[in-house]
Amino acid sequence: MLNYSTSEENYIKAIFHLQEANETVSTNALAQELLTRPASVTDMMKKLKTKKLIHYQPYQGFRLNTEGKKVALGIIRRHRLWEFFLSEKLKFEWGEVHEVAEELEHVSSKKLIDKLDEFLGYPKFDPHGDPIPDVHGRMEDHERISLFDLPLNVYAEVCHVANQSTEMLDLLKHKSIAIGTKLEVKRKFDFDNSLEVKIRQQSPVTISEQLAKNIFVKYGS
Amino acid sequence: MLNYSTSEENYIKAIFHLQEANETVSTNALAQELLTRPASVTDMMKKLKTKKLIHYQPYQGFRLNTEGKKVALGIIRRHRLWEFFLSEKLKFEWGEVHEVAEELEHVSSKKLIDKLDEFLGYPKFDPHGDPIPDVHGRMEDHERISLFDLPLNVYAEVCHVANQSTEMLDLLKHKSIAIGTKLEVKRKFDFDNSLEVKIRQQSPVTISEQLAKNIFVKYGS
DNA sequence: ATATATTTTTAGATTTGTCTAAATATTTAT
DNA sequence: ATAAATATTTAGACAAATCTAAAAATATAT
Ligand SMILES: [Mn+2]
Ligand SMILES: [Mn+2]
Ligand SMILES: [Mn+2]
Ligand SMILES: [Mn+2]
Repeated sequence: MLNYSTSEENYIKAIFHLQEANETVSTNALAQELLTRPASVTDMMKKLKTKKLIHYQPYQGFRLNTEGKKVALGIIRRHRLWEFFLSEKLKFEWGEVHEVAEELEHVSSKKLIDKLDEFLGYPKFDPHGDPIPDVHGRMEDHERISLFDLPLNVYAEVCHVANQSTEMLDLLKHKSIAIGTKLEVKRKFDFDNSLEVKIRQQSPVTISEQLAKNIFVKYGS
Repeated sequence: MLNYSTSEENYIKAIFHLQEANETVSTNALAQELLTRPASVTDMMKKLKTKKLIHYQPYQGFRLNTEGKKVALGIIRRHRLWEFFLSEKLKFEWGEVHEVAEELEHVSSKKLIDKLDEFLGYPKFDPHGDPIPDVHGRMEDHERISLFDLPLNVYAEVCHVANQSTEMLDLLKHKSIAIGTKLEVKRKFDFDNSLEVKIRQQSPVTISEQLAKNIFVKYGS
Protein backbone atom coordinates (compact mmCIF):
# COMPACT_ATOMS: atom_id res chain seq x y z
CA MET A 1 0.00 0.00 0.00
CA LEU A 2 1.53 3.25 -1.21
CA ASN A 3 1.64 6.46 0.82
CA TYR A 4 -0.49 9.44 -0.04
CA SER A 5 -0.14 13.12 0.82
CA THR A 6 -2.39 14.77 3.39
CA SER A 7 -4.19 16.54 0.61
CA GLU A 8 -4.73 13.40 -1.44
CA GLU A 9 -6.03 11.63 1.66
CA ASN A 10 -8.52 14.37 2.42
CA TYR A 11 -9.87 14.15 -1.13
CA ILE A 12 -10.09 10.35 -1.02
CA LYS A 13 -11.95 10.36 2.26
CA ALA A 14 -14.38 13.03 1.06
CA ILE A 15 -15.17 11.11 -2.13
CA PHE A 16 -15.81 8.00 -0.04
CA HIS A 17 -18.34 9.82 2.11
CA LEU A 18 -20.04 11.57 -0.80
CA GLN A 19 -20.41 8.43 -2.86
CA GLU A 20 -22.37 6.78 -0.07
CA ALA A 21 -25.18 9.25 -0.80
CA ASN A 22 -24.91 9.54 -4.59
CA GLU A 23 -23.82 7.00 -7.14
CA THR A 24 -21.33 9.39 -8.69
CA VAL A 25 -19.62 12.40 -7.14
CA SER A 26 -19.56 15.81 -8.84
CA THR A 27 -16.76 18.35 -9.00
CA ASN A 28 -18.84 21.01 -7.30
CA ALA A 29 -20.01 18.74 -4.49
CA LEU A 30 -16.45 17.76 -3.67
CA ALA A 31 -15.23 21.36 -3.87
CA GLN A 32 -17.93 22.39 -1.42
CA GLU A 33 -17.17 19.51 0.94
CA LEU A 34 -13.48 20.35 1.04
CA LEU A 35 -13.90 24.14 1.06
CA THR A 36 -11.88 24.46 -2.09
CA ARG A 37 -12.43 25.49 -5.73
CA PRO A 38 -13.78 23.31 -8.54
CA ALA A 39 -10.61 23.90 -10.54
CA SER A 40 -8.55 22.44 -7.70
CA VAL A 41 -10.81 19.40 -7.63
CA THR A 42 -10.33 18.77 -11.34
CA ASP A 43 -6.57 18.99 -10.89
CA MET A 44 -6.63 16.47 -8.07
CA MET A 45 -9.01 14.10 -9.90
CA LYS A 46 -6.51 13.89 -12.74
CA LYS A 47 -3.87 12.94 -10.25
CA LEU A 48 -5.99 10.35 -8.46
CA LYS A 49 -6.89 8.86 -11.82
CA THR A 50 -3.22 8.51 -12.76
CA LYS A 51 -2.68 6.84 -9.40
CA LYS A 52 -5.51 4.44 -10.26
CA LEU A 53 -7.70 5.24 -7.27
CA ILE A 54 -10.81 6.55 -9.05
CA HIS A 55 -12.93 6.09 -12.14
CA TYR A 56 -13.05 9.43 -13.90
CA GLN A 57 -14.00 10.65 -17.36
CA PRO A 58 -14.05 14.45 -17.80
CA TYR A 59 -17.51 15.92 -17.19
CA GLN A 60 -18.81 12.54 -16.02
CA GLY A 61 -18.17 12.75 -12.28
CA PHE A 62 -16.03 10.24 -10.43
CA ARG A 63 -16.04 7.48 -7.85
CA LEU A 64 -13.46 5.45 -5.98
CA ASN A 65 -12.49 2.10 -7.46
CA THR A 66 -11.71 -0.94 -5.31
CA GLU A 67 -8.23 0.25 -4.45
CA GLY A 68 -9.51 3.75 -3.70
CA LYS A 69 -12.09 2.40 -1.29
CA LYS A 70 -9.43 0.35 0.45
CA VAL A 71 -7.30 3.44 0.93
CA ALA A 72 -10.33 5.43 2.15
CA LEU A 73 -11.19 2.79 4.73
CA GLY A 74 -7.63 2.96 6.05
CA ILE A 75 -7.93 6.71 6.55
CA ILE A 76 -11.36 6.39 8.16
CA ARG A 77 -10.00 3.71 10.46
CA ARG A 78 -7.25 6.04 11.61
CA HIS A 79 -9.64 8.96 12.00
CA ARG A 80 -12.15 7.08 14.10
CA LEU A 81 -9.60 5.30 16.25
CA TRP A 82 -8.06 8.65 17.13
CA GLU A 83 -11.50 10.09 17.85
CA PHE A 84 -12.13 7.21 20.20
CA PHE A 85 -8.77 7.74 21.88
CA LEU A 86 -9.37 11.46 22.32
CA SER A 87 -12.81 10.93 23.76
CA GLU A 88 -12.19 7.85 25.87
CA LYS A 89 -8.65 8.36 27.12
CA LEU A 90 -8.04 12.09 26.94
CA LYS A 91 -11.61 13.03 27.95
CA PHE A 92 -12.22 15.37 25.06
CA GLU A 93 -15.78 16.52 24.55
CA TRP A 94 -17.73 15.10 21.66
CA GLY A 95 -17.46 18.20 19.56
CA GLU A 96 -13.71 18.61 19.87
CA VAL A 97 -12.45 15.28 18.61
CA HIS A 98 -13.12 15.66 14.91
CA GLU A 99 -10.84 18.60 14.24
CA VAL A 100 -7.84 17.00 15.96
CA ALA A 101 -8.50 13.58 14.38
CA GLU A 102 -8.52 15.35 11.02
CA GLU A 103 -4.80 15.93 11.56
CA LEU A 104 -3.85 12.75 13.38
CA GLU A 105 -5.39 10.57 10.66
CA HIS A 106 -2.55 11.49 8.32
CA VAL A 107 0.18 9.97 10.46
CA SER A 108 0.50 6.84 8.44
CA SER A 109 2.51 4.33 10.48
CA LYS A 110 0.61 1.06 10.23
CA LYS A 111 2.16 -0.24 13.41
CA LEU A 112 1.04 2.87 15.28
CA ILE A 113 -2.59 2.37 14.30
CA ASP A 114 -2.67 -1.35 14.94
CA LYS A 115 -1.10 -0.91 18.38
CA LEU A 116 -3.44 1.96 19.14
CA ASP A 117 -6.37 -0.27 18.17
CA GLU A 118 -5.10 -2.94 20.54
CA PHE A 119 -4.50 -0.41 23.33
CA LEU A 120 -8.07 0.86 22.97
CA GLY A 121 -9.48 -2.68 23.10
CA TYR A 122 -10.54 -2.92 19.44
CA PRO A 123 -13.47 -0.50 19.67
CA LYS A 124 -16.27 -0.98 17.15
CA PHE A 125 -17.73 2.53 17.12
CA ASP A 126 -16.35 6.05 17.40
CA PRO A 127 -17.77 8.69 19.76
CA HIS A 128 -20.34 9.74 17.14
CA GLY A 129 -21.55 6.16 16.77
CA ASP A 130 -19.84 5.65 13.41
CA PRO A 131 -18.36 2.19 12.88
CA ILE A 132 -14.56 1.82 13.00
CA PRO A 133 -13.10 -0.32 10.19
CA ASP A 134 -10.94 -3.15 11.49
CA VAL A 135 -7.46 -3.97 10.22
CA HIS A 136 -9.02 -5.55 7.10
CA GLY A 137 -11.30 -2.61 6.42
CA ARG A 138 -14.41 -4.39 7.65
CA MET A 139 -16.84 -2.66 9.94
CA GLU A 140 -20.05 -3.47 11.75
CA ASP A 141 -23.04 -1.95 10.12
CA HIS A 142 -25.84 -2.08 12.67
CA GLU A 143 -29.22 -1.19 11.22
CA ARG A 144 -30.26 2.12 12.56
CA ILE A 145 -33.33 4.19 12.23
CA SER A 146 -33.80 7.91 12.77
CA LEU A 147 -35.42 8.89 16.03
CA PHE A 148 -38.03 10.61 13.91
CA ASP A 149 -39.09 7.24 12.46
CA LEU A 150 -39.04 5.34 15.73
CA PRO A 151 -42.53 4.05 16.62
CA LEU A 152 -44.14 5.30 19.83
CA ASN A 153 -43.44 3.52 23.12
CA VAL A 154 -40.60 1.41 21.77
CA TYR A 155 -37.36 1.33 23.70
CA ALA A 156 -34.28 2.24 21.71
CA GLU A 157 -30.70 3.31 22.21
CA VAL A 158 -28.99 6.28 20.57
CA CYS A 159 -26.17 4.92 18.41
CA HIS A 160 -25.37 7.65 15.94
CA VAL A 161 -25.52 11.39 15.47
CA ALA A 162 -25.50 12.55 11.89
CA ASN A 163 -24.56 16.16 12.39
CA GLN A 164 -21.64 16.93 14.62
CA SER A 165 -21.59 20.70 14.73
CA THR A 166 -20.95 22.50 17.99
CA GLU A 167 -24.51 23.84 17.89
CA MET A 168 -25.95 20.34 17.60
CA LEU A 169 -23.81 19.01 20.41
CA ASP A 170 -24.72 21.94 22.64
CA LEU A 171 -28.34 21.12 22.15
CA LEU A 172 -27.86 17.39 22.73
CA LYS A 173 -26.01 18.07 25.93
CA HIS A 174 -28.80 20.32 27.11
CA LYS A 175 -31.31 17.55 26.47
CA SER A 176 -29.03 14.99 28.18
CA ILE A 177 -28.74 12.87 25.05
CA ALA A 178 -25.54 11.10 24.05
CA ILE A 179 -24.47 7.91 22.29
CA GLY A 180 -25.80 5.08 24.45
CA THR A 181 -28.72 7.01 25.90
CA LYS A 182 -31.79 4.80 26.21
CA LEU A 183 -35.12 6.40 25.41
CA GLU A 184 -38.57 6.02 23.91
CA VAL A 185 -40.86 8.37 22.02
CA LYS A 186 -44.06 8.98 23.98
CA ARG A 187 -45.92 11.34 21.63
CA LYS A 188 -45.64 12.96 18.25
CA PHE A 189 -47.31 16.36 17.70
CA ASP A 190 -48.62 16.82 14.21
CA PHE A 191 -48.60 20.59 14.38
CA ASP A 192 -44.81 20.95 14.18
CA ASN A 193 -43.76 17.28 14.04
CA SER A 194 -42.05 17.65 17.40
CA LEU A 195 -41.61 14.61 19.64
CA GLU A 196 -41.97 14.10 23.34
CA VAL A 197 -39.18 11.78 24.34
CA LYS A 198 -38.70 9.99 27.63
CA ILE A 199 -35.20 9.21 28.77
CA ARG A 200 -34.85 6.74 31.63
CA GLN A 201 -35.07 8.30 35.05
CA GLN A 202 -35.61 11.77 33.63
CA SER A 203 -38.59 13.96 32.90
CA PRO A 204 -39.66 14.02 29.24
CA VAL A 205 -37.99 16.38 26.78
CA THR A 206 -39.22 17.92 23.55
CA ILE A 207 -37.27 17.15 20.38
CA SER A 208 -37.83 19.13 17.19
CA GLU A 209 -38.29 17.40 13.83
CA GLN A 210 -34.93 18.72 12.65
CA LEU A 211 -33.13 17.34 15.68
CA ALA A 212 -34.94 13.99 15.62
CA LYS A 213 -33.94 13.42 12.02
CA ASN A 214 -30.27 13.77 12.99
CA ILE A 215 -30.41 11.31 15.87
CA PHE A 216 -30.21 7.62 15.00
CA VAL A 217 -31.18 4.75 17.26
CA LYS A 218 -31.18 0.99 17.34
CA TYR A 219 -33.94 -1.07 18.91
CA GLY A 220 -33.58 -2.65 22.31
CA SER A 221 -33.30 -1.55 25.90
CA MET B 1 1.87 31.64 19.44
CA LEU B 2 1.72 31.35 15.66
CA ASN B 3 1.59 28.08 13.76
CA TYR B 4 4.51 26.82 11.75
CA SER B 5 4.74 24.33 8.90
CA THR B 6 6.14 20.84 9.39
CA SER B 7 9.23 21.88 7.50
CA GLU B 8 9.76 25.03 9.55
CA GLU B 9 9.31 23.04 12.74
CA ASN B 10 11.90 20.45 11.71
CA TYR B 11 14.41 23.24 11.03
CA ILE B 12 13.65 24.99 14.32
CA LYS B 13 14.08 21.81 16.33
CA ALA B 14 17.31 20.91 14.56
CA ILE B 15 18.80 24.35 15.23
CA PHE B 16 17.85 24.02 18.89
CA HIS B 17 19.71 20.73 19.20
CA LEU B 18 22.75 21.89 17.24
CA GLN B 19 23.14 25.11 19.20
CA GLU B 20 23.41 23.13 22.44
CA ALA B 21 26.77 21.85 21.18
CA ASN B 22 28.07 24.94 19.36
CA GLU B 23 27.50 28.59 20.07
CA THR B 24 26.43 29.26 16.50
CA VAL B 25 25.00 26.85 13.92
CA SER B 26 26.42 26.60 10.39
CA THR B 27 24.56 26.10 7.13
CA ASN B 28 26.37 22.87 6.37
CA ALA B 29 25.81 21.39 9.82
CA LEU B 30 22.09 22.02 9.58
CA ALA B 31 21.92 20.67 6.02
CA GLN B 32 23.62 17.48 7.17
CA GLU B 33 21.36 17.12 10.21
CA LEU B 34 18.22 17.47 8.09
CA LEU B 35 19.47 15.48 5.10
CA THR B 36 18.98 18.43 2.83
CA ARG B 37 21.10 20.83 0.76
CA PRO B 38 22.90 23.93 2.01
CA ALA B 39 20.96 26.05 -0.50
CA SER B 40 17.68 24.89 1.03
CA VAL B 41 18.97 25.82 4.48
CA THR B 42 19.84 29.34 3.37
CA ASP B 43 16.35 29.72 1.90
CA MET B 44 14.73 28.61 5.13
CA MET B 45 17.01 30.77 7.30
CA LYS B 46 15.82 33.83 5.39
CA LYS B 47 12.26 32.82 6.13
CA LEU B 48 12.88 32.14 9.82
CA LYS B 49 14.61 35.48 10.09
CA THR B 50 11.61 37.27 8.58
CA LYS B 51 9.45 35.43 11.09
CA LYS B 52 11.76 36.68 13.86
CA LEU B 53 12.76 33.28 15.21
CA ILE B 54 16.51 33.41 14.62
CA HIS B 55 19.50 35.73 14.62
CA TYR B 56 21.06 35.49 11.20
CA GLN B 57 23.53 37.55 9.22
CA PRO B 58 24.62 36.03 5.90
CA TYR B 59 27.84 33.99 6.23
CA GLN B 60 27.74 34.39 10.02
CA GLY B 61 25.77 31.30 11.04
CA PHE B 62 22.57 31.50 13.03
CA ARG B 63 20.93 30.75 16.35
CA LEU B 64 17.43 30.79 17.77
CA ASN B 65 16.36 33.93 19.59
CA THR B 66 14.14 33.83 22.68
CA GLU B 67 10.96 33.33 20.68
CA GLY B 68 12.64 30.65 18.54
CA LYS B 69 13.70 28.73 21.63
CA LYS B 70 10.18 28.92 22.99
CA VAL B 71 8.81 27.45 19.77
CA ALA B 72 11.50 24.74 19.76
CA LEU B 73 10.68 23.71 23.31
CA GLY B 74 7.03 23.33 22.32
CA ILE B 75 7.98 20.97 19.49
CA ILE B 76 10.35 19.01 21.71
CA ARG B 77 7.63 18.75 24.34
CA ARG B 78 5.27 17.24 21.78
CA HIS B 79 7.95 14.92 20.41
CA ARG B 80 8.95 13.52 23.78
CA LEU B 81 5.42 13.19 25.14
CA TRP B 82 4.49 11.14 22.09
CA GLU B 83 7.64 9.03 22.50
CA PHE B 84 6.63 8.37 26.09
CA PHE B 85 3.10 7.47 25.01
CA LEU B 86 4.31 5.10 22.30
CA SER B 87 6.72 3.39 24.64
CA GLU B 88 4.63 3.32 27.80
CA LYS B 89 1.11 2.83 26.49
CA LEU B 90 1.52 1.24 23.08
CA LYS B 91 4.53 -0.86 24.06
CA PHE B 92 6.73 0.22 21.22
CA GLU B 93 10.36 -0.75 21.45
CA TRP B 94 12.92 1.93 22.24
CA GLY B 95 14.19 2.18 18.73
CA GLU B 96 10.82 2.59 17.05
CA VAL B 97 9.40 5.59 18.85
CA HIS B 98 11.50 8.33 17.33
CA GLU B 99 10.40 7.94 13.73
CA VAL B 100 6.69 7.99 14.58
CA ALA B 101 7.08 10.86 17.06
CA GLU B 102 8.81 12.77 14.28
CA GLU B 103 5.41 12.89 12.56
CA LEU B 104 3.13 13.18 15.57
CA GLU B 105 5.05 16.19 16.91
CA HIS B 106 3.62 18.33 14.12
CA VAL B 107 0.00 17.94 15.19
CA SER B 108 -0.22 21.26 16.89
CA SER B 109 -3.38 21.28 19.00
CA LYS B 110 -2.35 22.70 22.37
CA LYS B 111 -5.25 21.05 24.11
CA LEU B 112 -4.26 17.67 22.68
CA ILE B 113 -0.77 17.91 24.12
CA ASP B 114 -1.78 19.23 27.50
CA LYS B 115 -4.42 16.50 27.89
CA LEU B 116 -1.95 13.88 26.69
CA ASP B 117 0.51 15.14 29.29
CA GLU B 118 -2.15 14.80 31.98
CA PHE B 119 -3.16 11.35 30.74
CA LEU B 120 0.44 10.20 30.91
CA GLY B 121 0.85 11.53 34.44
CA TYR B 122 3.14 14.46 33.61
CA PRO B 123 6.22 12.37 32.81
CA LYS B 124 9.58 14.10 33.29
CA PHE B 125 11.72 12.01 30.93
CA ASP B 126 11.18 10.34 27.56
CA PRO B 127 12.18 6.72 26.83
CA HIS B 128 15.72 7.81 25.92
CA GLY B 129 16.10 9.64 29.23
CA ASP B 130 15.74 13.06 27.66
CA PRO B 131 13.80 15.58 29.77
CA ILE B 132 10.28 16.53 28.67
CA PRO B 133 9.57 20.29 28.78
CA ASP B 134 6.49 21.13 30.84
CA VAL B 135 3.69 23.38 29.67
CA HIS B 136 5.90 26.43 30.34
CA GLY B 137 8.88 24.98 28.49
CA ARG B 138 10.77 24.16 31.68
CA MET B 139 12.47 20.81 32.07
CA GLU B 140 14.44 19.00 34.71
CA ASP B 141 18.08 18.92 33.92
CA HIS B 142 19.63 16.27 36.14
CA GLU B 143 23.38 16.34 36.10
CA ARG B 144 24.59 13.33 34.25
CA ILE B 145 27.97 11.90 33.55
CA SER B 146 29.02 9.50 30.86
CA LEU B 147 29.49 5.91 31.99
CA PHE B 148 33.03 6.23 30.73
CA ASP B 149 33.73 8.92 33.32
CA LEU B 150 32.00 7.17 36.22
CA PRO B 151 34.51 6.34 38.98
CA LEU B 152 35.04 2.69 39.88
CA ASN B 153 32.76 1.00 42.40
CA VAL B 154 30.23 3.81 42.53
CA TYR B 155 26.59 2.94 42.14
CA ALA B 156 24.80 4.80 39.39
CA GLU B 157 21.64 4.61 37.32
CA VAL B 158 21.42 4.83 33.54
CA CYS B 159 19.39 7.93 32.71
CA HIS B 160 20.21 8.77 29.13
CA VAL B 161 21.41 7.24 25.90
CA ALA B 162 23.02 9.65 23.50
CA ASN B 163 22.84 7.61 20.32
CA GLN B 164 19.54 6.00 19.46
CA SER B 165 20.33 4.00 16.36
CA THR B 166 18.97 0.50 15.92
CA GLU B 167 22.50 -0.87 16.16
CA MET B 168 23.07 0.85 19.48
CA LEU B 169 19.78 -0.36 20.90
CA ASP B 170 20.45 -3.90 19.73
CA LEU B 171 23.68 -3.86 21.62
CA LEU B 172 22.17 -2.35 24.75
CA LYS B 173 19.46 -4.96 24.77
CA HIS B 174 22.05 -7.69 24.47
CA LYS B 175 23.90 -6.28 27.46
CA SER B 176 20.59 -5.91 29.39
CA ILE B 177 21.03 -2.18 29.77
CA ALA B 178 18.12 0.24 29.62
CA ILE B 179 17.07 3.57 31.14
CA GLY B 180 16.78 2.91 34.86
CA THR B 181 19.34 0.10 35.00
CA LYS B 182 21.45 0.28 38.13
CA LEU B 183 25.13 -0.57 37.77
CA GLU B 184 28.68 0.13 38.79
CA VAL B 185 32.00 0.02 36.95
CA LYS B 186 34.27 -2.63 38.46
CA ARG B 187 37.39 -2.26 36.27
CA LYS B 188 38.78 -0.23 33.46
CA PHE B 189 41.25 -1.85 31.04
CA ASP B 190 43.88 0.54 29.77
CA PHE B 191 44.68 -1.53 26.69
CA ASP B 192 41.41 -0.72 24.85
CA ASN B 193 39.65 1.49 27.42
CA SER B 194 36.96 -1.14 27.85
CA LEU B 195 35.03 -1.35 31.09
CA GLU B 196 33.83 -4.25 33.17
CA VAL B 197 30.41 -3.28 34.43
CA LYS B 198 28.33 -5.02 37.07
CA ILE B 199 24.58 -4.82 36.82
CA ARG B 200 22.62 -5.86 39.90
CA GLN B 201 21.89 -9.55 40.07
CA GLN B 202 23.73 -10.26 36.82
CA SER B 203 27.18 -11.40 35.86
CA PRO B 204 29.53 -8.62 34.74
CA VAL B 205 29.49 -7.40 31.13
CA THR B 206 32.18 -5.75 29.04
CA ILE B 207 31.44 -2.31 27.63
CA SER B 208 33.59 -0.76 24.92
CA GLU B 209 34.86 2.80 25.17
CA GLN B 210 32.62 3.83 22.30
CA LEU B 211 29.53 2.42 23.97
CA ALA B 212 30.39 3.75 27.42
CA LYS B 213 30.71 7.27 26.06
CA ASN B 214 27.13 7.07 24.75
CA ILE B 215 25.62 5.90 28.01
CA PHE B 216 24.89 8.53 30.64
CA VAL B 217 24.24 7.89 34.31
CA LYS B 218 23.36 9.74 37.47
CA TYR B 219 24.76 8.89 40.88
CA GLY B 220 22.83 6.96 43.44
CA SER B 221 21.42 3.50 43.89
C1' DA C 1 -34.84 23.52 -30.81
C1' DT C 2 -32.72 27.29 -29.21
C1' DA C 3 -31.24 30.32 -25.70
C1' DT C 4 -29.80 30.60 -21.00
C1' DA C 5 -27.84 28.94 -16.93
C1' DT C 6 -24.88 25.86 -14.65
C1' DT C 7 -21.02 22.89 -14.29
C1' DT C 8 -16.60 21.56 -15.45
C1' DT C 9 -12.23 22.09 -17.45
C1' DT C 10 -8.23 24.69 -19.10
C1' DA C 11 -4.74 28.30 -19.04
C1' DG C 12 -1.85 30.75 -16.51
C1' DA C 13 -0.26 32.53 -11.90
C1' DT C 14 1.21 31.99 -6.98
C1' DT C 15 3.23 29.95 -2.72
C1' DT C 16 6.07 26.62 -0.34
C1' DG C 17 9.83 23.83 -0.23
C1' DT C 18 13.10 21.72 -2.62
C1' DC C 19 17.07 21.08 -6.02
C1' DT C 20 21.58 21.94 -9.16
C1' DA C 21 25.02 24.80 -10.83
C1' DA C 22 27.39 28.93 -10.60
C1' DA C 23 29.01 32.95 -8.08
C1' DT C 24 30.83 34.85 -3.99
C1' DA C 25 32.67 35.02 0.60
C1' DT C 26 35.48 33.04 4.17
C1' DT C 27 38.97 30.07 5.98
C1' DT C 28 43.23 27.56 5.68
C1' DA C 29 47.68 26.45 4.00
C1' DT C 30 51.83 27.73 1.80
C1' DA D 1 50.15 37.81 1.31
C1' DT D 2 48.60 35.01 -1.96
C1' DA D 3 46.62 30.80 -3.56
C1' DA D 4 43.80 26.88 -2.74
C1' DA D 5 40.15 24.79 -0.37
C1' DT D 6 35.85 25.16 1.84
C1' DA D 7 31.48 27.22 3.05
C1' DT D 8 27.67 29.95 1.84
C1' DT D 9 24.65 32.34 -1.02
C1' DT D 10 22.34 33.41 -5.39
C1' DA D 11 20.07 32.37 -9.72
C1' DG D 12 17.08 29.73 -11.93
C1' DA D 13 14.29 25.50 -12.22
C1' DC D 14 10.79 22.19 -10.61
C1' DA D 15 6.87 19.66 -8.19
C1' DA D 16 2.76 20.01 -5.29
C1' DA D 17 -1.26 22.29 -4.24
C1' DT D 18 -3.77 25.98 -4.66
C1' DC D 19 -6.16 30.12 -6.97
C1' DT D 20 -8.73 33.36 -10.69
C1' DA D 21 -10.53 34.15 -15.06
C1' DA D 22 -11.82 32.44 -19.36
C1' DA D 23 -13.31 28.71 -22.38
C1' DA D 24 -15.90 24.64 -23.22
C1' DA D 25 -19.30 21.21 -22.20
C1' DT D 26 -23.61 19.92 -20.26
C1' DA D 27 -28.14 20.70 -18.36
C1' DT D 28 -32.43 23.44 -18.09
C1' DA D 29 -36.14 26.34 -19.49
C1' DT D 30 -38.85 28.48 -22.79
MN1 LIG E 1 -7.64 15.26 7.39
MN1 LIG F 1 -16.60 10.48 14.00
MN1 LIG G 1 9.37 16.06 12.60
MN1 LIG H 1 13.76 10.88 22.63
